[in-house]
Amino acid sequence: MATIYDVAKKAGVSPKTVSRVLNGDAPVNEKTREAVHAAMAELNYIPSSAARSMRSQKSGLIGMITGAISASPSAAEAIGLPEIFLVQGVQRVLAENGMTLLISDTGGHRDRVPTLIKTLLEHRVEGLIYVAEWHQEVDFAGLLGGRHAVLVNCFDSHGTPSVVPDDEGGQHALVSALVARGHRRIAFLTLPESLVARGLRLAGYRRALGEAGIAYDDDLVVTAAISDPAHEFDYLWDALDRVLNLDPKPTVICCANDKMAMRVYALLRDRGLKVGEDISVAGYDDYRIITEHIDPALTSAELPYAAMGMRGAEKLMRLIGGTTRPNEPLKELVSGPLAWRHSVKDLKETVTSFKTRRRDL
Amino acid sequence: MATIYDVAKKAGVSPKTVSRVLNGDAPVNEKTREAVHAAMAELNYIPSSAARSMRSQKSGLIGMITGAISASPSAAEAIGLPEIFLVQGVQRVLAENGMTLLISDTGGHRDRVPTLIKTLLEHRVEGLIYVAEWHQEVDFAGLLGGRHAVLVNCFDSHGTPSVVPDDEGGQHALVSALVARGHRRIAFLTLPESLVARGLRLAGYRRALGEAGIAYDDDLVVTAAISDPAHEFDYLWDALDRVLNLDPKPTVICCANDKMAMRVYALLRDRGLKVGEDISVAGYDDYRIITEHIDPALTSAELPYAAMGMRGAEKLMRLIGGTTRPNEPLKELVSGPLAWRHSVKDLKETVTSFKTRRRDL
DNA sequence: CGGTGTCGTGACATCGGTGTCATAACGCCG
DNA sequence: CGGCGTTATGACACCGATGTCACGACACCG
Repeated sequence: MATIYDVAKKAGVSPKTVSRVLNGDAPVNEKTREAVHAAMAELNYIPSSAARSMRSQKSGLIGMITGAISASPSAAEAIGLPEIFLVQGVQRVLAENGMTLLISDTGGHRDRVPTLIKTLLEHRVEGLIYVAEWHQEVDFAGLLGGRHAVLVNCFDSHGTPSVVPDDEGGQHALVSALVARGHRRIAFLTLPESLVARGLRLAGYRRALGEAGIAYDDDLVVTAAISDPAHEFDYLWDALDRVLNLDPKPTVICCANDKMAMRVYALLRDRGLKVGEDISVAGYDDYRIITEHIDPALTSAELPYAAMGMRGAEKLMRLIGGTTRPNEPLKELVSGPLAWRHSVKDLKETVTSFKTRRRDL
Repeated sequence: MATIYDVAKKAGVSPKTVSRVLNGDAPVNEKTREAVHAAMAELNYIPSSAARSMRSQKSGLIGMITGAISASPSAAEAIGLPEIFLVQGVQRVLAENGMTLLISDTGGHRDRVPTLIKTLLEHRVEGLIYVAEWHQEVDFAGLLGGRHAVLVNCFDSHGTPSVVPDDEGGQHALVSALVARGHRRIAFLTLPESLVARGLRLAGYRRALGEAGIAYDDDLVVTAAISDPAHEFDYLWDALDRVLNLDPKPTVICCANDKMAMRVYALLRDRGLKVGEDISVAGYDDYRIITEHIDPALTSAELPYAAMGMRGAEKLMRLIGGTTRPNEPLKELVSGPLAWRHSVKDLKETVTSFKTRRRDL
């Protein structure tokens, strides 16, 4: 590799002058500049960021630690996938700020995190982003080596800045929209009790009902997913059966996520019920490969991964730049849009044209 | 940050001795070593890889360029997603080799690649991995700055080492398995003609038929997907209609991918056909979030993303280490397993138990 | 007991940039 | 015409590691 000395010699100037041309931090004579540029082009010169960062103490690197990329080796399909949009969001913001992303992956082993952080610190990352596989509380304070850090899709109790999805708001928006279409008996098949998202979504559900003056009915809310990915939906049939046997029946089934909704479609079909006509279904996550291609297309609340990534990266940039806004919240809630599709019937619409529906798909 | 000099001073030795303790490249007295370790721990010392790589000319970094992470900004759902497993595979191998992954993303803009490569070269990556969004031919020779590089999910005509999916083999295995279950009229709804994978899969389809002594019937093969993601499946209804009206009818529909199969499920249901009983369906990709949760579960050929990532990274490690195997192929084909599920009926089985099917789901 | 080899250690240069300071040429002001 | 500010450039040290070489202390050999 050519060095700045090679360029200097070829252009007949001092290395420092080449440096000035590179960084534009001091005036350089037009002719000199051209000579330097020519020399750089000819030698195919690319400055070494290692050398530069040694002197300037700035690496231009941001480290990201995640288990979101490598789903756990055993449960390959369990987690993962849409979280990639999160990486994308982070990447986009960093690129705009001239930063490069260093990625480390836990491979599903949380206990590797200290080692990974150490590697990132060796590269003198200017900031760290930890991304969790799902909305949860974590505890890494102390490991961070004093670096600026942001938690994404998770939070801690040590005051580390974080960015989390607005689960409460998302479920609230979804249920409110259902109510607006005339639904009043809204079943809710929830996530396992251990998950943070479950509590928040349930709160959103209750708030939406409350605002509409609908009494909360405990029978309509059933835990339908199990934490163990191998048995995730083992109780789904039973959970659905319970809410369908209620009197009065629910007119819509809110599912904890789109995968569950996909299963519910099949179970409802087995019972002779047509989704979107005899009964409505809504999901969560807006995992488009499901929601847009299933029939009928699934109404869902988007879990805003890309936006969380961007918000997290922006927050980190502000931390590093010392431009944190005066009243910037420590924990940022990120909302996602509602994707309204044909799986939910509008009970206030007088006529439903079957033909229209099918063609829209 | 503490430096090696700080540690040396605190331990009462020379920096070089600290270096020796760190790298274990020369004998150090037991007591000295302990003193150094104590000093490092106390100062929370983490060596600077920038300084180290300057001296040793080794960065310990591998650069990856991809559009697979950021699906194109417009067609958010079009590409992407499972390709993340590819990143996972790469990561895993690199971690085993003590390398760190630098990720750059095109954000869907192919013309950013030169800039991204330049950034990676500034960080003196020891090797480059280019990952394409789908199996295709590319042309980056010349941009690579003489660095070791491997193309994944793509190839070029300049002799750059590459790793690609065995599309021909995958489709061949799938169709052979169908034939083994007694299917002889096998419809094939294919990808757009422009795609490399289409030709390969078609070849695999034909080879499987040939081996079984089944004549190739042009009418059974219909292009059913369009390149424009906004209109991807606009012709699907028509394509399916054509093959279903053939005489004799096909007993199984091979779809170009799982998304298409999902659509086909709905279209078949509209026609009153029960998938897995009246007619069989197979997909491609084995995108598990679809294949395992749809009803009936979808038979599919896996597009082995994780394996491709690992193979690509391993190839790169061998290139860098100069341990390329004597007869190592320039272009490696990666095969994936067949995921056999209930969407395909076994025509050689006398009785099909409906109850069993449903419970298995 | 002198020669040779291994162990244990440090001085010093070096990797490729950039910060600091010095210097020279030039134009402008009073 | 002397003093001063600006422009343009270079000499030199330094960032934090490691490679090279040298040196002293022993142990072992003949």
